[in-house]
Amino acid sequence: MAATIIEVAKLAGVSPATVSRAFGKPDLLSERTRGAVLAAAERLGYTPNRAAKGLVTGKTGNIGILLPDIVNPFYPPVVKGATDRAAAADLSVFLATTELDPRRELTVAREMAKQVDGLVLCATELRDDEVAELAAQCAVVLVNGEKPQLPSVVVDTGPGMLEAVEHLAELGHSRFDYLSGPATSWSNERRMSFLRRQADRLGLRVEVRGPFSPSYDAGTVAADEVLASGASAVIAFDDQMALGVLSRLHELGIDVPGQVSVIGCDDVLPVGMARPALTTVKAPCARLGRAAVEVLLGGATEVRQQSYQGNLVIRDSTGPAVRRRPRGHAAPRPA
Amino acid sequence: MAATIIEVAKLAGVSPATVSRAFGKPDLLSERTRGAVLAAAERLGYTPNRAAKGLVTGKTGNIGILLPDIVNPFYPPVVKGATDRAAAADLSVFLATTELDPRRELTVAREMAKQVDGLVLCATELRDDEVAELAAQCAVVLVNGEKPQLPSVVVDTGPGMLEAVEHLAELGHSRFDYLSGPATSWSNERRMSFLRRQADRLGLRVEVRGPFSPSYDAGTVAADEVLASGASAVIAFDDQMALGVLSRLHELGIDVPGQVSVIGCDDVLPVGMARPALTTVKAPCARLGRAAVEVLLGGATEVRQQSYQGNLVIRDSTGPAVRRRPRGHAAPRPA
DNA sequence: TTGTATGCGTTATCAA
DNA sequence: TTGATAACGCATACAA
Repeated sequence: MAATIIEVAKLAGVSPATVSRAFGKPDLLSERTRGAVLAAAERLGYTPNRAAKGLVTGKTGNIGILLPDIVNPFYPPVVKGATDRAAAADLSVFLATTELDPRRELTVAREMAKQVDGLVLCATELRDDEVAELAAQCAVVLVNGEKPQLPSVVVDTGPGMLEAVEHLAELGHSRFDYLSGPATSWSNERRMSFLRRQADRLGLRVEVRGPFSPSYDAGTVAADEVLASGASAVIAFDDQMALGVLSRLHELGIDVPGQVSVIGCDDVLPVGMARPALTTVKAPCARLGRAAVEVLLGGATEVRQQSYQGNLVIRDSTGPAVRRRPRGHAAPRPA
Repeated sequence: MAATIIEVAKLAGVSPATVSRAFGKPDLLSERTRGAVLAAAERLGYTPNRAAKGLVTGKTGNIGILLPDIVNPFYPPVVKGATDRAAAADLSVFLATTELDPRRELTVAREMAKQVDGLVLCATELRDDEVAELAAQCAVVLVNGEKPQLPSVVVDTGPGMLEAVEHLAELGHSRFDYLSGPATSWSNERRMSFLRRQADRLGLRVEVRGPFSPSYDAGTVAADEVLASGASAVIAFDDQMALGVLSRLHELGIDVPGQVSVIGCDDVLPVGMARPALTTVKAPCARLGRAAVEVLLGGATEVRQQSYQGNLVIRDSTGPAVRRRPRGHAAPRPA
């Protein structure tokens, strides 16, 4: 159906090799022949077949992006950043999701690795050796992850988390809960350790609850735990969870931020529309995707890790601390 | 780097053709040789090269999905539906976005068409002849679109819109505004004509404003127009716009639904968290994606159009009508 | 049931 | 500056 290099060659009165050069190495051709070839190609609607080209060159012109769940609002901006950058470099992009199943992730990743020049692994749950196996087949870059010998692009939650804890301290909170994301999550791990360090430094007490799945529903469940714990503030792994918390607290008639302060993470949903508008730590998602592809383009050998800083966006879900007592306890708790 | 059919053949002591058959047509082989081949392949970490296979079979094992903007929350569920179904059929999926640029859409679509067996075109702005050109190269299915001779999968906004208008009528509204989406949008066109018909039938008056881009920001602008028009209710093209409207009205101190009722479309964001919770017409996005891929798998020749029905989800942003006067007018308007 | 030979569309090597 | 030819990794028609 589609025209091949041969038909174009025939029409232009040149050899197939010349047609190939007209597209691949135009400077090697005289202006005249190049013009003739391009005209013939145009008439036939010819464009090079990438698969065939890839077979001989060893480069596919494709990259792959593998992520846990495209419905998680964190990822669409990442994908956008990646596809935009890829398109600019004339790369096609494969997208696949792991559906949070590590076994499936390996299968899919292996399959992809054979068809692409580079692979973007987001929040991977693969083991070091599994990722190494993939890296032997094609360039690999990690997004929000870290593996020996491999380049990665991450959001640096440090500064944002610091701001968040300082914000709570200024509001007079002496302790808060952290709602943990998936246990296997590198981001969660980092966030947690940062939070602990900063809380220590500022003399606050943190308690970690969870792990929870990063979802609205998990947030509604977590809210009850927070209430029972008696914490006057809570930081959630992501905005979806934070929204769930808000929803449950509202349902229970708990005033936010009057009785409990809530902080989310990512600022990727229109959380300003929440009731109340959600204070959150913004993540530069689109940059992540763009940078990841750039690492792939650059051969992935220079910088080991690139990080992009998030920052606290203060809205209406955080306010001055009040002394509360845990739910279900009759006696007030000593401070 | 990666093992080929030849090396496996050597190791297994068979011909390359036999190795090929072990993967493609296992029943043609004796159990013994098949086992030997598979074992050898396993040892070498061999899996068939899809590009090479595609070159000879004419089937790539890939499908492509082309959509305006992955950050528009309508699309991630569609993509999820599509990738899930594709994965089940052992297809890889290319993703590309048009960034709402019709010229770019054609380029990208052409590029994709060469590398895939089937193409899912979402809300395409391509002309009939351009899509026909693509359809000559590979199977094509439209999502939320309609072209001569081509299969399509759409959300049937009819019933939902009917419910919405009935809902407004019951609440005593005698007129409402519709905030139009992009002028080129097939969905918008359908929605608008349905709304007009139902409004006529129920004796309400509609006024169409816009077109607007399907975004939060556009909604904030549109809100002022609605206010100036004096309508007591407004239906927005999508939830993002509706949230923008809500935000602007809140900023202006206009009570929703006390003074103005607001209805969105899609129910894809956690709009229940909006202030107030948004009444909206739910769209079955994930089904759309799944069905689209299924059409591609089925050869795309049976049913011309498949539609999935949305329905109204009533929350808190709609309420009884009050008589208002347009902003900036001194005199009350006659009913 | 298995092996041999050919071709898919392209680029790269070498010669002209 | 251009052409002929050999791969690239695989599936298939045909032969055995």
